[in-house]
This record gives sequence, structure tokens and C-alpha cells, in this order.
Amino acid sequence: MKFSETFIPTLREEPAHAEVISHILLLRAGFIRQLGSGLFTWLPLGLRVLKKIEQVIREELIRYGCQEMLMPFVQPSELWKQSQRWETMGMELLRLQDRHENDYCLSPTHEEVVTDLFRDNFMSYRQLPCNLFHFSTKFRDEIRPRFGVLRSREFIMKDGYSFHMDDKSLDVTYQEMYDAYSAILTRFDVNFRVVEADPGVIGDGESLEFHVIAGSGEDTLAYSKHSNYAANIESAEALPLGKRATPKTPLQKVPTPNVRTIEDLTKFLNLPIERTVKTLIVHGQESLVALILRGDHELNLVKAAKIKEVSQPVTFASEEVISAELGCSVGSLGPIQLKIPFYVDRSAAMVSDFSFGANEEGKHFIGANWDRDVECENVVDLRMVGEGDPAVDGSGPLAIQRGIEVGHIFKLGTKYTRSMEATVLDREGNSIYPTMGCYGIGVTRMAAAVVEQCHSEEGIDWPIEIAPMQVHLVGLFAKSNSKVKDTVDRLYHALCDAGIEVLYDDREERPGVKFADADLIGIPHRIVVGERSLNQNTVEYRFRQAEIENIPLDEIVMKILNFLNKK
RNA sequence: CGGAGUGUAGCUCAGCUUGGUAGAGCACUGCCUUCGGGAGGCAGGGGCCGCCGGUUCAAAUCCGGCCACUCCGACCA
Repeated sequence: MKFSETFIPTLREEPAHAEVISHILLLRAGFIRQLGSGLFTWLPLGLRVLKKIEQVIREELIRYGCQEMLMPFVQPSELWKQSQRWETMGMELLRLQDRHENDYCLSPTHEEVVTDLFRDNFMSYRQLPCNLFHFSTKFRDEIRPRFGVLRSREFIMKDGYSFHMDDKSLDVTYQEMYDAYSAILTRFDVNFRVVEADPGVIGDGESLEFHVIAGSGEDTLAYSKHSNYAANIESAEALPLGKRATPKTPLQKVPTPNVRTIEDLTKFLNLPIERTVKTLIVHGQESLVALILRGDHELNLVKAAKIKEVSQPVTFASEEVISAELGCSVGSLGPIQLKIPFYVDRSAAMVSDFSFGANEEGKHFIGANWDRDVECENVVDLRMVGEGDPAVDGSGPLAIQRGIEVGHIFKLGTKYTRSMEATVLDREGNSIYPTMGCYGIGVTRMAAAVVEQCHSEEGIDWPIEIAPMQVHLVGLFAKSNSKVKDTVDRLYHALCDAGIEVLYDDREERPGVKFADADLIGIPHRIVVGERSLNQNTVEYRFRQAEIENIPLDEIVMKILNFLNKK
């Protein structure tokens, strides 16, 4: 591929309105252009990257008997009504009508369509298990798209769906998909971590997220340095902190004028923050519900949502509602004589001789103790874990990292087969609802996530399997040096004939321009042919960020070939 | 949706406060010089100043409305 004949619009300056490094570099290196908020065009080099990513995914899935197909992007509302998601999905689902005023949506995912396909065509246990996947465009009308390609509205994803007669069969496939995803990310040569995740609204079963590690990642991951325990912070668990000591001080109600926050309280009473608890009020099914955490701990909303008595989604009660219902302001709440049910975080349940609001304006209790002064019945895990907390498996302290979620595997269960009446006959002739798994990898997001992890000051540094091309061949013949030009031309054809993908910079540009573009684009093998080295019958060769080597002209093709064959 | 900001040449931006012929650098076209890390000179082409309305003799500039994009937050398989 000749540079002069390829559409590679590199930018010298940093584009306005791009903040994250992947967005900036993909724009500057001429891989993408932005059309609108969360909408991107993939230019020739960018598309090559997407195709490489797809091919690796495809190869690894086919090993496990997954079958590729392609399902529609525009989908009739009937299916979504059957699964209830027409109502439950909210604005993220972009709805539209055709000329007959029939309702459709742009697909954010394909559970409905694949289940519909399944129920019409699969009748017998003999046909299971089966695992179908496709690469397709998805649309999610995000409230706020951001971070360029990392969180766009329209994007490409590989999604796969498996159907099984029983959980045991699903377990096997789930493990295979785990292995396949690990192999895929290993081939992409990125630093990644697999974490336990909250399955959210999609199903009730287990799920694991695959994250590319990057400081700019939107997700926070907690993991144990000494075991395999790793979880998204949303569902990460720590052991309860501390051990409850025997009460030493009597319960006392003390005046605390103008104390409104936990910080005020610790200052006013000169108490360590670990000996305070805070009372958060959320809306519940029947009445308000109180959640009690240690003063220095943060509520984890995903955990709070698991309490059945709490309304979904979890919403905090306003100050007005709280004073109307509980008779005091948010700064004076506490569990004693509280009129509403309350839940105590596991770590908050471990404190002794502690302080909290007296449910009376300007008063707090001190020296309080669980059981002696106030019952402590509903103890649950409510808090967000932090760096250094003891991992729930007892293996030692948790560490924290940021990650970009590029893959997610779920055990779906029978949610869709039941709601959409997809059944097959088992060996005995009974109708059963097959159990499902679903497995996604964001293709476009993967491209951006890799750039987040693999870049330098100058530009992108593509891992070999994802790079748009294998070799970047730069010819320096600004003086119209015909010997150099002839040599590079011959080298270009020799490389192409050897089956190597080459981007040949044949432009009549100054060396600086060509080097700068090569640095930006980030193709892993770079060969520079110029008068200087050619006089010694060598070319300059560099692999990714390594030092430049001088390689004899007649050895360079073989050197590259050997490298490519080794992998 | 709340908060903040930005829309002027293909790109990055100045001009707006204080209304009066639309600018720079890069990119592009031609010529000359230069030629191993985004060269220099000369001459050019390129604009509905986001859109609509208002004020005014006169609006990129002042006023109102709308739209788009970006960031923070809430939201989110």
C-alpha cells in the first residue's frame, strides 16, 4: 500500500475537543474522523485495525465451535415488548418508526433477535448446545457519550449467545469463553485483568468482565495481590474491618450545635472518624430505609440495590422529605429511635463506643454500642472497598487499578427463553426452557483501549496482531536520488511478494514529515532507506520502541519474515 | 437533565470588551531555493464569522431564541 495513494489524513496539531489520548492519537494519526457526538468514521488505517481485531476474535472463537452469522441492526418492537425491555430499557434504546408507523429500535444488543431465531429453528436437545456470534453495529443512546471511541453511541461489538439444556453444559461453554477471551487479549499483547462483576439487569447469573488496564479507564478494579480474587469495585467485597470491642463508655446524649457533617462531629467531639457512623436515607418500597456506614466509609450503590426493601434504582431522600418524615435534618440522624427500618454495614457493625445523631436537632449520642443501646439485626455489606482493605478471601490487602471494560461474559439463565417462550424437547419429550450465556467484546472500544495502553509521546505503538500494517517502509529520496528510489521500490515489491503487509511512504516529503507520520501511525516494523545507509548497503530497521539497527539490504526481507513466522 | 465552556478558512486559533472593507500559522496551487526529525522566499486560491430573529445608517462584534460540540456531574450489559 503506497502512502501517496492512501487516505491517511494525519494532523500536526492536537484537535480541539479531544481529551483522552486514544481519541487524540486516532484522530491525529488519520485512523478516525468524528461525525457527531459518539459517531465516528473509520478511515482506511482504522478499519484495518478493526478487521485485525475481528479476525483474532473470530479465530479464537471458532476453535470452540462458535458459529458466525449476522443479525439485523434495526429490530421490530414486538420482540422487545415480549422480553419487557421495550419498557425497561429507557432512553438508551433509540426507538423509531417506519412509514407504516410501526415501532422499531436500533439494536443495542441482540438477545431478543437471537432468542427469536432460536425458538423458530431449534426444537430438540439434539441440537444443543449451540453458540452463535456476530460482529455488528450497536447503538446505545448514551446520555453523555465521552472519551472519544471509548464511549461512543454507535460502535461495533462482537456478541455471542449460547443455548444449553442445563447449567452444567452452560458452565462448560462459559469456561471455554473465558479461555477464548483470555487467549484473545493475550494475542492483543495488552495488560489485562479479569474481574467479578455485577450482572446488572441483564441476568441473575455470574458474570466476569475483561478489562484492559489503563489509568484513564472508567472502571475501578479491586484485586488481591496474593490470590486470584479480583472484582469490579461495584461488587468488590472486603472482610469486615476490626472486631467489636466490649463497651467501655456509657451512652450519653450531648448537645452538638451546628454539627452537620461527620467531619464537624469528629472535630467537635475530638473523636476518630472510625468511631462515628453515618445514616443515609434512601427511598424504599414501603417507607424510607436507612443505611448505616462507618463515618469514613462510602456507600456502594450496587450493594444497596440488592436490599429488597430498597426501591430501584436507589435514590437518596431529599432533605425536605427527611425532615418531614423523621423530624430532624440530615445532620442529626442515627439508629436510636429511628422510625424506619435500617441496615448496618458489616464494618459499621464492628465499632464500639461510637457516636451518631440523636434524631433530634443539635444532639448526638456518644459512647453508643450495638446490642446494648441499639439493636443490630440487619447486617449487610454496603460499603465501597478501598485500597489496602482485607480481601474477602482472606488472602491479604486489596489493591486498586483502573480499567477499560472490553469484554464481558454472562450466565444469562432462562430470562429470555422464558419471556419469549423458547422451548425445546428433552430426551424424555418434556418441553424445557434452555439456559443461555452471552459473551461480548467491544471491537471499536478495544482499538481505543489498546491505544490508551500502547502509546508514546510521539504516537501510537501498535501491538503486532492489531497493527494496521506489518511494515512501514520509508524512502528518503528528497534529492531525487534515483538509486535510493529504485532500491526502495524494489524492496517494497520484495516485501509484498513475500506476503508482508507494507505501508510504503513514497511521498515527496521531507524526512522529518515522514518520520513524524511514522511515529504517529505506529506500525511495529519500520524500515528506512536513505542515501546515508544505502552507501553501506544497509537499511535502518526499528521494531516498535527498540533501538534502530542497521541491517544489510539483502537480509532485511528474511529478517522480517522470520519475525512474522515465529509468532 | 444540572453546572461550565466553545462555535470565525481543511486544521489550530486571533479579532468581539469599545459596532465601520474578515485575519495569522499550518495545509492547498504555481515558481525558486532547501533536503536525515513537521524548512524558507515570492505569488495565489479558499469564509453565509453555527442558525434564526432583533437593535442600528451599519453587526463576527450588542440583545433574544435555537442548534451543535467538549468538559464535570447524574445515568449506563
